[in-house]
Amino acid sequence: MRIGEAALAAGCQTETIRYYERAGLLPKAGRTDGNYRQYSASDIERLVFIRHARSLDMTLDEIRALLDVRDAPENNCSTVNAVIDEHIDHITERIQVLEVLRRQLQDLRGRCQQAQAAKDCGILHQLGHSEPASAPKPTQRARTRVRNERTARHVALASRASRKSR
Amino acid sequence: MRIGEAALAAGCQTETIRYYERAGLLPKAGRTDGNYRQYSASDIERLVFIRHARSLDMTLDEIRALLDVRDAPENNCSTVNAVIDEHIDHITERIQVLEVLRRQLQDLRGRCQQAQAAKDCGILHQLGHSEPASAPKPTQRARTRVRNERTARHVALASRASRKSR
DNA sequence: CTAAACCCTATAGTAGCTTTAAGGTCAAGA
DNA sequence: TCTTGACCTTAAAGCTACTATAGGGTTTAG
Repeated sequence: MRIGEAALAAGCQTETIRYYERAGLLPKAGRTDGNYRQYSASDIERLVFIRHARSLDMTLDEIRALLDVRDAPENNCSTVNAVIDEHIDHITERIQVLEVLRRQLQDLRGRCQQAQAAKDCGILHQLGHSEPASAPKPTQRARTRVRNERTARHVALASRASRKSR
Repeated sequence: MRIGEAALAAGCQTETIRYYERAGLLPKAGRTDGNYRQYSASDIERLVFIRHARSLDMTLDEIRALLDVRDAPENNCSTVNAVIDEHIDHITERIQVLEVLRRQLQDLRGRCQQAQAAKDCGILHQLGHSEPASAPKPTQRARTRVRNERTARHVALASRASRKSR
């Protein structure tokens, strides 16, 4: 099985597979005479495992931890539970932060009901001084997460945009 | 006011302010004889505006749009409403995706109740074949967003880690 | 024999910063 | 006066998890 077929089976791009190989999640693939990568059924299983974990939004580091356990079938799997539990916690926390954000934004939005001169816009005023809306200043931790999570959206938007242009 | 004081006033790092200047959100700062950047009260206001918007998780592009309106006080502010409304939509969508993810993860977590041999672990098995948990495969769009959002967490963890080592 | 479809490597780009390296400026204290 | 240390400067690299691009080589169908 060559890389294109493997990508199809796993629902990802060929370049992503090469990336996983470079990142050490997949072993260096065997090669044909023409230097094409070759994949066995168990290689595909490993790749599918990774993609499933990614579809649950786990990081490559978390997946590495799961793969390590998977690679040692007699060992104890308690790490697995820990990884999943922590991952659930992260997501839960993130949902809470987003809900606070949404409330703040809705409050902010309420300050300008119709199109008017910018100098009279309640939203611009509110952003200009003191705290935005009635919001308690987000903690440093929350803020960091939010800021970075947002990085996400850019990337998402960027990739959506580039998809469009394909 | 020099850059350090400005950073303190806005609750960010000095390097972040330089970054905003490079990114064109802040005008090129004036300089002292010793080539230090100098900030006026209105420069600080602009910076605070940016930071407030960022604390609401807006992108620099969205903020640029708000600043443009702010810079033309007689112009119509309807762009502002549009930016905020769209931003609220993004966040709402993201919350929904995360809630689906959380349900999937909780389902997955239920498949292994105690530490056991890795080869018997229900979580590893589930990740290994077919679809994870009972989850409908996330749409391409959702998946992209999620994957990228997660990028975020790495960054968050990274910056938390580096904070620790300071 | 050639064109299309596939594969290869290496490099750069994405958002919004943060970190690092290698310095220059300036005020206070010995 | 000299130096220590706190502050500032620029430029470049790093972070995640890819994706895209450039510039090639291989294989296979017609």
